[in-house]
Amino acid sequence: MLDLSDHSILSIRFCGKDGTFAPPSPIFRCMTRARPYDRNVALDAALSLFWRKGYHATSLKDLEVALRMKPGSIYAAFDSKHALYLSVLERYFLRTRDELRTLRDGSGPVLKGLAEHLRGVARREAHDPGRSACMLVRTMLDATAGEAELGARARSYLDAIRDEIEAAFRQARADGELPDQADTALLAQRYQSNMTALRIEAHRGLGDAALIGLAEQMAQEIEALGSGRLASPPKA
Amino acid sequence: MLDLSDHSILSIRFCGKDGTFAPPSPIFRCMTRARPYDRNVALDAALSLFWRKGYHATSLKDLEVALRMKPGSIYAAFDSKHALYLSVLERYFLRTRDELRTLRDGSGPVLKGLAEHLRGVARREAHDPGRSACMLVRTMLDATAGEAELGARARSYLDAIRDEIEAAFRQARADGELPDQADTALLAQRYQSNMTALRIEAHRGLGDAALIGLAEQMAQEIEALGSGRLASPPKA
DNA sequence: AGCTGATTTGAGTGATCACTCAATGCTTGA
DNA sequence: TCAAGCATTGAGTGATCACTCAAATCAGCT
Repeated sequence: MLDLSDHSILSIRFCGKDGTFAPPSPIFRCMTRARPYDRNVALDAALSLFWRKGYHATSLKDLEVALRMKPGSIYAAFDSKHALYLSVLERYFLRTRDELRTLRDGSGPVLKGLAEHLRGVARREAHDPGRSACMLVRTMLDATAGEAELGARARSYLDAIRDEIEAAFRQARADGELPDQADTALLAQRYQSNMTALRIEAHRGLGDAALIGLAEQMAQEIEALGSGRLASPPKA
Repeated sequence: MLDLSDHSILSIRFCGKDGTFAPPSPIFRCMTRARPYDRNVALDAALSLFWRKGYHATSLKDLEVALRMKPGSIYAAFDSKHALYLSVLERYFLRTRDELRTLRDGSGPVLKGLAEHLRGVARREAHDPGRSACMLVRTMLDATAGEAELGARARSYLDAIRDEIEAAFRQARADGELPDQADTALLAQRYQSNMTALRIEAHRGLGDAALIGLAEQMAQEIEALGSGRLASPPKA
């Protein structure tokens, strides 16, 4: 009983299989069947949206616009809003972790790299009009009892990042940048706390100079570890 | 056309006008018309709920249960979910501010009080099974563009708290606990950042010992300010 | 051209959202 | 004892939620 008699306008969209929504090109090489969207592009769009609005405040309507996909396609590709968020969160985590890994794999001294990382985040956020705190922290704070899995996932990713930071401190110690008795676990925990606080201050809208100054203070505390005197925490 | 014939049980609730839900006392002094709920009790219930679940994830249904009020009563008393949240947020802010004020008004040295405050928060959170980060921070992170007022309010409360902290540092300086050149604005900002980070770590579920250790580290940094050497931040 | 099967579509699903209001019930003053 | 007046009630409002599925679309093959 579907009556199409009054459908005078049908929507027309062109989708290149690389995910760009360009008008159709005559050169269409198709193997099995190309997807008219690119999974990575879609995930990046979802990441940006979820990061900005949070899980609860982001509706399927928002996602449809951001991903340029209809609900059916979204569900075919990502199963559910919840599953999509988990995919996005993993993507965010992997990027953050890789960014930290380059600090260890880089050529310069690791301690200096950790300090510079703090300065770099502050500088980047200072110039970003859409400042936003760490997505893992946001997810953790936002996850309710009903979405325990989200919270647990965010926590485990945060733990993995802490481990990555500790690995960097351990390498610094092995390289002789830190005294042998340096407590790398404690240093990593404090470093991560500082980074969390720094990014929340960025989200808060702290003035550029103050933000960079805060990072500078934290960075110098890291660098001071190398000079020996503060390498181990104060005694209780 | 209301048929009550099959209502064999009617709910019975007794509400003292002080908000306690005690059985009716023969001594009911009523001036104009006693409210069967106490605004403060209701606000506390809403505070607990909103703090735990966040603004978006808390539904009117949740509030009806927590406040023991029907939707009509909630709207008569608080206008809207949004307005209720603002009232609750102010309540939270005032408590936090007052707690800080007692540090200044107390008898002991202010610097020691600030350090003890960090230790106290860590100890309190360590024993609280329902650990939760600062509600102002949560609100700020949760507020979307569509609820700009919520975010702005949270930010201004955070600013007010920073001012309160700075006032404490200024008093410490006036009392001779800090050197004259101590930068109280910078100290306050860092103190608040540390507190934010500490409470997020609590929310994260950091082990009790680690949480208390983190606070101890922060507290000793504050106390070290009094010994002169670290009173001003490292030079850039 | 026409068939085939993978893919996209978008109107529609029931549930739940924040919120309303006519009706009810209780307290008070007469 | 009762009328008046207001706080409380809770079923109901339209909107929006996450999500579904039959139909349309399109590339590749014959």
